[in-house]
Amino acid sequence: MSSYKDKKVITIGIVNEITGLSCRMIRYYESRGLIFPERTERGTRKYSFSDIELLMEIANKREEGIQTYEIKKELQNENKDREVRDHMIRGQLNAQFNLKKL
Amino acid sequence: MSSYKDKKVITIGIVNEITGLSCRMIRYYESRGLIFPERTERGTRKYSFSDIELLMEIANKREEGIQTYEIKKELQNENKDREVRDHMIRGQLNAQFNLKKL
DNA sequence: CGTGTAAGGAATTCTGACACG
DNA sequence: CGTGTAAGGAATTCTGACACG
Repeated sequence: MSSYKDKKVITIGIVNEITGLSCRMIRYYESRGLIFPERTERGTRKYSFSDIELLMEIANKREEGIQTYEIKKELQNENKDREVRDHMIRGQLNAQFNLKKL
Repeated sequence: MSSYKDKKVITIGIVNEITGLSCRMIRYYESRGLIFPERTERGTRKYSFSDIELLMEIANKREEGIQTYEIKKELQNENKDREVRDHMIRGQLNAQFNLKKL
């Protein structure tokens, strides 16, 4: 779908510039399972624009005092919601398709 | 228009990984006026996905033996073509708009 | 002209740890 | 728990130059 948005090509220094989050924080959120950067051959972390957006969301929730563990659960629920929605849309499309076949 | 595609956030090492062009070549094409990366505060070059696509085009033309100066002219013509096309489209839209006013 | 490379320095990134709270 | 920081090493990037053709 989104070819540029999800490509992991941005180093941590640039992510720090864009989000304002310290490298320490960015790496910590990774260790807590909130984000999943890729690595270059020699181990340098690479992030996508999606990761950056996610980090901004995380930063907002942290400002509200929400702990990383809670944030992780919220993110998982968001994904579940998306799956449910997609599943329903697919179900409706199939229903329409089946009606046409009648 | 394209928010991610044109954002300059990719370091030269990643561009090298993606395009296969050596850092030397990438910097040389810049010195010849074919690409225009931005810089971080301390001088590290930053490229966009558009720059990467442009570099692939340049690489193709170089393989055909076309010199950088010629490539530069071709790129400028492409931009001119685009401008002309955009101008014409705008002209047609205006013409239709004016017709409706009659 | 276009590209490789060695050179020297500066800035980046990485990990594991101590600190505070 | 979440974040800062100093530590030491490894990898990156930068520039200007010499080389070949």
